[in-house]
Amino acid sequence: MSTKQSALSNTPTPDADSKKSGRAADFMVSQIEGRILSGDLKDGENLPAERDMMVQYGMSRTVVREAVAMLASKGLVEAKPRFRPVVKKPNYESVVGVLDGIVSHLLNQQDGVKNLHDTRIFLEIALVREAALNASKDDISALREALQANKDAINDWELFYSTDVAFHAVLYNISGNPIFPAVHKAFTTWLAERWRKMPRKPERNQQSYAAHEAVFNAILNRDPDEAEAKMREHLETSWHNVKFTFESQ
Amino acid sequence: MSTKQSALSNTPTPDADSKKSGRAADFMVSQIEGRILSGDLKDGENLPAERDMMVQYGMSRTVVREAVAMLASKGLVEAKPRFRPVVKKPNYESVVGVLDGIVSHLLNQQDGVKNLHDTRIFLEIALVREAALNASKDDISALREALQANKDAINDWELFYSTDVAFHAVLYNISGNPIFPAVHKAFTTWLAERWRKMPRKPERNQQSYAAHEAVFNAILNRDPDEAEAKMREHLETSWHNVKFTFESQ
DNA sequence: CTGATTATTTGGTACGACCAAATAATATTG
DNA sequence: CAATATTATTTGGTCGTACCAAATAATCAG
Repeated sequence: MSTKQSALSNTPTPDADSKKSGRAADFMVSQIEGRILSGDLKDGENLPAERDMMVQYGMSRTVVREAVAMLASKGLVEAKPRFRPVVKKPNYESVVGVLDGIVSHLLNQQDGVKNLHDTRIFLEIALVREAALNASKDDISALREALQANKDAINDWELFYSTDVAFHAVLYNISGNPIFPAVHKAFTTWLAERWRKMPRKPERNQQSYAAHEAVFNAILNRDPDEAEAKMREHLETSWHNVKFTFESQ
Repeated sequence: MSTKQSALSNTPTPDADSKKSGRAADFMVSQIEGRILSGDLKDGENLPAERDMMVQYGMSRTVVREAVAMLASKGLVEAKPRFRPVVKKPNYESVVGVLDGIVSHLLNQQDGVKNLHDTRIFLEIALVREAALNASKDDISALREALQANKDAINDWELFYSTDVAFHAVLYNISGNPIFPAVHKAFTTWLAERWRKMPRKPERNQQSYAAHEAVFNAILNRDPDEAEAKMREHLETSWHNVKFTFESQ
């Protein structure tokens, strides 16, 4: 199809098929969305160059760029500065990226960090209760391994941090619901910078590890109340440290 | 200031003040962001027309439009088809709007709705436990009123639905953490259409109300285990209905 | 073959123009 | 004069061309 359209009309493809009701960009977005979801465009693949897409879809570069921006804001493609947009099949983790912009504002509001951390405490307490009641043998093993790794890293600040995160991550995995790991990623992403700037006192690691161990033992003993209590104590201590770091700067 | 700049340079405001490092659109976004957060641009107010902003910021319409699109994708402004962009000070509820695009895809994936509903069950169980242990007198009152409203609406399908949602909403409010009501809004927004299309059997309302009453009584008796059990039963029944509606279409 | 020079590609930006729909302003008519 | 029809004006959406800057590819000089 030549589609050598004249410059008379501003509707670029009067020959076009479907009933593109609204804006041209919306139409193009839905087209590409469809091709992503149908698997025609696979994850990791990249979209054509903007100048190619404008002939493909018979639209101006303006529209193409707007469409790509919309897809990016939906998390369906990743538009890096100088490269072709990369297709990202939506998953639960992508949510974190999409939210990043607005959450950064919310965190700077009054009690922003506190609200998020309170939510984390609330969730993790519920998670350990669930774990104490329903953790499988495999879950227990995973927990035990994570705990051991945490113990071994007790003198290495960076490593301890990552094993700490990993230990908590196991709790988020137990349910098998993929939403929870994504939530965990969100918490770590948005709270990490606050944790990082905490003063590095060695006894902190000792204290954290002991708490992890206590939580683990409670789960092992199938004691949800004890697990809850230990986790609450652990996380509230953590919060006090974060808060202290904040206020004293 | 006339700023009748020549067409020689493509940098529109060489006179410009700050160190606009990256893309022009990014700079403009951060400018407006600042004015929103500082209160200079109040919530509900609308931005100038695009053609005004381009002279205000000394940038082309292309950039202005891109900046507005970026702000919209961050949930800081609401850009309706034919009107000026409306400033929206970011709050926890806006998150729902920002996520809407991607979540609709996730819900259509394998187990998408189930995962979301499982999360809801998990959260609400934790909430009723918390309520049973810590609900204040005011919380109990609010719960009682919501329960009564629910009872009164038992023969009106639409009204029952809204009072049902309202009853659960009270649970999300108890903590005082503004994140929870936002989460509740998210659940209702994304699960509502599934609920709506459920067959309208009158005995369903009876059943739901009875469950609400049981949960309320457990909270009143400060019995977290009982509250949890009743809530779990209630929500799993609800899930089975949703699932049934799905599979049989 | 290596290193320097020169296209080519590609996203970012700028203008200027036109459309379509809505609104405001004005003119026309009963 | 009021009601209606007509004509600007405003405003977001789209188009097309042109240029920049950085990166990559291709080519040429030594």
